[in-house]
Amino acid sequence: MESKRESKADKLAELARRRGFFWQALEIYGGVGGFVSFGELGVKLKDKTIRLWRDYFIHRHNFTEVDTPLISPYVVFEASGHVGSFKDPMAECSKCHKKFRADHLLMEYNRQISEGMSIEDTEREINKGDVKCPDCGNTKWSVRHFLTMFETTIGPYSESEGFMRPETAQGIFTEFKRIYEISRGKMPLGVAQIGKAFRNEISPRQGVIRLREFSMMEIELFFDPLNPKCPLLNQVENEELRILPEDLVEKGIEEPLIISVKDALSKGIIKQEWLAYFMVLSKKFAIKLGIPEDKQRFHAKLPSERAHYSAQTYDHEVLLDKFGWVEVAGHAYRTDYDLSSHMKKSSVDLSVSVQLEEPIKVKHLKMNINSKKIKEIFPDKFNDLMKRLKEMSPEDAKREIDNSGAIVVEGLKLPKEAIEFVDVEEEVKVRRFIPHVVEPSFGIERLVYATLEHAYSEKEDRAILRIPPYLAPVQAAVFPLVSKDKLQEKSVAVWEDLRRRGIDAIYDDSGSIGRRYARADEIGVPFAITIDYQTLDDDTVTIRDRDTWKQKRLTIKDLPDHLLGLLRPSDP
RNA sequence: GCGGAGUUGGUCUAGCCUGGUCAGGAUGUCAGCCCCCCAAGCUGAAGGUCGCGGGUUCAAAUCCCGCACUCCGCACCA
Repeated sequence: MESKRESKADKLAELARRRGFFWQALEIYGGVGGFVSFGELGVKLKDKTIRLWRDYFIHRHNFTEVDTPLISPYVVFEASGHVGSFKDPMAECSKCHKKFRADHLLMEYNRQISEGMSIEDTEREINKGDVKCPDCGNTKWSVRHFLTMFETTIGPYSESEGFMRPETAQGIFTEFKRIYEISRGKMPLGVAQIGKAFRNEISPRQGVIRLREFSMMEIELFFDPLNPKCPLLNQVENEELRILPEDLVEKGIEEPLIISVKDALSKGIIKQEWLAYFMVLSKKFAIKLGIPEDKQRFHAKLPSERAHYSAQTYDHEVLLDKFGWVEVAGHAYRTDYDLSSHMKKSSVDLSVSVQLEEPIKVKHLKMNINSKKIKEIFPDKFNDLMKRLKEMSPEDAKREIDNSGAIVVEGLKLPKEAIEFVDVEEEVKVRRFIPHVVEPSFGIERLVYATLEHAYSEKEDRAILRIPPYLAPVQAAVFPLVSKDKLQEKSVAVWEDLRRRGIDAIYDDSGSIGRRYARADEIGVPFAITIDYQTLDDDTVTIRDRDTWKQKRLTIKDLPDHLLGLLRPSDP
């Protein structure tokens, strides 16, 4: 086979372009890197992938789904930490024009760098003469920020700086308060979002694998850090995962550990039950897309390569022909990082409360303020004093009085008789906390690509996309065996009947029957229905299987239900 | 961003070195014939500002320059 010279990825890219799955966008302007357009088949495949994901990740858990803005103001990404960590100082060598991370260079020379160091300071620091260009040895640098978020402005006079979101997650965090309320205080609470995200990649090669504008499916699973158990874990604890934990990654080992969820949790390889649960679901979902288990693995991110918000992250990777192991999903334990950050920035309380099973008694100190006395001593200042006293913590007040026999408020000295301290025991029925978050996050285009690549096969020198029937963009094709003798008329009637039953069916009578089968195979149509001369006699048709090429004969009446049965995904 | 290679109908490609015939072929598409169960055959048709812009020349797909994009390395990838 001489055609083997061309890689599967190349042939698939050509097929995708020619038949209209997807192609590089803006071709009439020479194309712009990192942007693709989807044609009809791509749109359908994407749509069905999303539908399957919704079933796997949202509906079966009764999670909720939102759709939040793609653009948010500066402050959101300042709070989330993206402005800091997406804005890297790039140092450019003045001689060979190679670019490096300025902070990484300085670190190599053991120079002090501070978190929010300005461009000017960084430039001064790196130009002190000893920092050499790793490539040409030059010591003169110019430093600029490279921002991987797309910047924009908001408002008719560009009043406010904004960003295109680099992940959908922040929208869930900024809207958390209301979502939580709408969900009637449910905890754990799963919130999903499906939509576009934007990253201004430096060099977005690898076609659809690395895009500047792409689609994500994310869930933020909020839970009580004191009750971190995943109630669904028993369903998956005996499942095995192929994991590359941190210690193996550090040693550069590529062969994953095959370990049960139960063991991975007890050995601390996976730190959070929900994280483990979603990893299993993620694996099953990918299998459902047609990606075999041994072409999948979970790759731990080392602390240095983890996102700024993450306490533990596993990349769900699949093995692709040309690109090697590619991340299709990220499973991150984000703790309460995001909610806490937004809480601080916005000054809005984003904590939630739970009813305690049993009220607990909590002892604390209470101030009984003798208001009569205070009014007597400072009648003019009474209101101010009362206000200030109520803001004080009883412990601090008592300490001051115990030490000095009096307390100074608003510059006025109140005698100890003004306040009485009592120990009270109170029943507490609620506990407040900031929810922790586990986040599974999927890249749709990468999943679609991985699906196509694993579906791609060749038989007798023709391409066949063995896309699982429930994902196939076109589910059935109806052909008249020959284009005459009323066979066309009959075929059109069958086609219309299938469409009415909600089946994605096409009709084709152009060229020979073999050509039509080939055309259908190439876009992954799982079933082809052929109307022949026998149909005119007994109302039966043949149904031909894409993968086996075997044919079966059944009546037109039974056809729609039979097809619908074949098109339903079997359970997990 | 850097270095190297490339970009020709929908797709794949010849031609470029050594400027000059209507830019050739294959495949696909469409129409007709054929009536056939796995891209069969025959006839015909449509489809190309040779990536974009500029230059050299009487003449540029072909030579030169700039840009965009693609691929391979390097760097980057929260």
